[in-house]
Amino acid sequence: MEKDIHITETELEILQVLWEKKQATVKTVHEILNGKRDAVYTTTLKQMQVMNEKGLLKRDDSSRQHIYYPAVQQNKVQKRFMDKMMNTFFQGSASRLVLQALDQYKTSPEELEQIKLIIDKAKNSKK
Amino acid sequence: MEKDIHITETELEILQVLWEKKQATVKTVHEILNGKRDAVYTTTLKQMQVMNEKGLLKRDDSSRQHIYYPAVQQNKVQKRFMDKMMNTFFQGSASRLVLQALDQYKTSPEELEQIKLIIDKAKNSKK
DNA sequence: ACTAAAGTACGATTAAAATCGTAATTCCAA
DNA sequence: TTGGAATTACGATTTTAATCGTACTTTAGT
Repeated sequence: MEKDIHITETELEILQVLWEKKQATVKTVHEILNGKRDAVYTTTLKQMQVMNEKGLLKRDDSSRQHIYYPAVQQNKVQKRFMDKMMNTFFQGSASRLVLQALDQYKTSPEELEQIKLIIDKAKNSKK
Repeated sequence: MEKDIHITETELEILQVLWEKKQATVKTVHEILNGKRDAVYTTTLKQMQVMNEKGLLKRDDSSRQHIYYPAVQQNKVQKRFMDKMMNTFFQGSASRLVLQALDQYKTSPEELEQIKLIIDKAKNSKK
């Protein structure tokens, strides 16, 4: 399954689109990406083909417009990135990460409350 | 930080060492890195030279063994990576990030308490 | 059937990153 | 003072990623 396929920056952007939309044609992905970046259609196409070969995407090519799906779980990839982040910047300390996150992103009082609930839940499950 | 220098994976690893040690020779960095990866000495050397030119590192070459320093702040780089993470995986929601972090990393009750304190502090400063 | 359009396939090229070998330099110890 | 060990300099090569042009394929409309 997903051993240790290296995921590049642009691959991650494409995955991001597919995770959100569950599935999409090259055209759709390209249009969304083109809002931010600026690339030629066949570049996106090629990239998705490569990702398909690499095992990052699946596709249904039974009809004219191929339909692409993510073949890796967002969760798993997320974990990998989190791990790197944790090691590189936070010495594996969750509280440091949280401190940084709260500092860096404005968070509504409601959200802060919600986070406290999450923490309490974590504490209980620890017993 | 100076514009938008792209930082590659291995560059990040080298920075990581220098952030921690404040300064180091190529030899030192190489030895530490070689614990994990596996590369030839001159590769590390070259990499650090390139990083110096790119403005990621500074160095004191007044004596034989050049001494390298980080030229970018860990904080700033951290922020950039956090932003990407946030956008890619958490839709900019701090609580989702926290949820994930607590789920993914075992966190002691003491640390959880500490996080709650951080939150309260954030709440107050918001008023 | 024929053609235009909307796709996909795929190779070639460029760009960026990483690796490595070898030459040049500096310093120290004999 | 000389030779060798420890370094840095640097160019060449290899590897990986990204880009793009062009050819081929399929389909729908006429």
